Amino acid sequence: MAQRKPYHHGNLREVLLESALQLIAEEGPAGFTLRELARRAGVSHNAPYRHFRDRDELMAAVAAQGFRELKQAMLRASRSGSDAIDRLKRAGLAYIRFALNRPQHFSAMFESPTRVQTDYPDAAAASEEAFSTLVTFVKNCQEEQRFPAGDTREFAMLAWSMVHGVAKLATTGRLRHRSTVEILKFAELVIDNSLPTGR
Amino acid sequence: MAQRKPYHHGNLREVLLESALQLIAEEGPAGFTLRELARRAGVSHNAPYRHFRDRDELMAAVAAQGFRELKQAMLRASRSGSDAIDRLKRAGLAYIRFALNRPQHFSAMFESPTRVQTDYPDAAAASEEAFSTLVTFVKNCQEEQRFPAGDTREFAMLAWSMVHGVAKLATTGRLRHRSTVEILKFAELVIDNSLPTGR
DNA sequence: TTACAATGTGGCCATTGACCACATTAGAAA
DNA sequence: TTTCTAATGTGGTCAATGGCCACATTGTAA
Repeated sequence: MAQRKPYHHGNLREVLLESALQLIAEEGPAGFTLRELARRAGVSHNAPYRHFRDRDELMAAVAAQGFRELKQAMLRASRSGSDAIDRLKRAGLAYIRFALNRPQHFSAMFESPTRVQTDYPDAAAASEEAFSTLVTFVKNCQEEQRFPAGDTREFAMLAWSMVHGVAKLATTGRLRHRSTVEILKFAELVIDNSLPTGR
Repeated sequence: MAQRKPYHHGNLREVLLESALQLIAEEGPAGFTLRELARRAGVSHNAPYRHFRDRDELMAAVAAQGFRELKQAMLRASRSGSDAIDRLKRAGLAYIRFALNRPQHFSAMFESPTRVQTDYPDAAAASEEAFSTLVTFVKNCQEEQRFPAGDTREFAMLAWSMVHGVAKLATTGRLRHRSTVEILKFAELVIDNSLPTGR
């Protein structure tokens, strides 16, 4: 179950995951093939099947890793926040920054069919954990009386929708080819505009 | 250039586009193949190449058609609005309703690689037109003094990000398997929360 | 030392996208 | 009406892919 040290290659599993990211980066999520992965790792076209049941499972593993990194990025960014609202905002910006810096991961996480999420418990758990992190930030805002009371998850989904929309449009090149800095500035506008400060 | 009436089959081009939607609906955007399309249309595996240069071009055609329908849906929905803000809001809800009712189109429009958008002028134009429609709604809000003055396109992108985020999360099954009605209610919450009524 | 299970290999097959040369037929030109 | 050309559809073919098989290799534990 857990990845023990590989025997012949060294650490095929990790190398495959890394190569997958590179390939996705180079040719998009559709342009990553198991055989090309094997080629880059210098193993036969069948070796990957010892570590992943099929292509989808490898994709799910990439997505799971992405969700874990996303969670860490949000936690890290929030630490420098002055209050709950500021921490939530910084986490949101970190979400978008993650999407911009790791578009490969981001597309693997969200462009794969729905059932990949449900069929692979690891990916589903990582996804849920990332969302829970967001829920916690929102709850803190409510506890500090900066947010109206009410369904915490509902507010969290609202916040999620915001940043996800910006991230998706940005990573698919729909926000007028801008620089990362400009996009993050725009993201700040979006976040500030939708925080219920005046409610 | 323009699709004239097909000779042998009858109207292969249209049938292919329809079948593509069905296939995308059944097995996701990745599970649609030119050969399966041909099979369903009862023609040889090569016939589609007379109407589309390759798989991507067919995909782009599906996307273009989707953008046109999206535009129409927004215009239709906005008609019953009482003022500019209300019309914008109804257009936004129509956007999300479109994504929920036509997930096949929606994924074809936004899950394909960026270059598909730029390489196929028809799809790019349809996309731009849909966005322009949104810009017009925002501009009307500004003219009615319901929105602060400023960069109209910036506000339009903000509105777009909002509804796109909800639509994307909803169609990828991340908003807790809800009914369409519940999702639209949530969408209303999101939209109301971010309209700059209090600014 | 031996046995076993984890890991990697080559062979194989159906499917796919894409190209080719060739057949058919609609519709303009005669 | 007949002819001819270009649009449309067909079968053949190729390389690449995902996935399965039996078999080979090797770390590790008995």
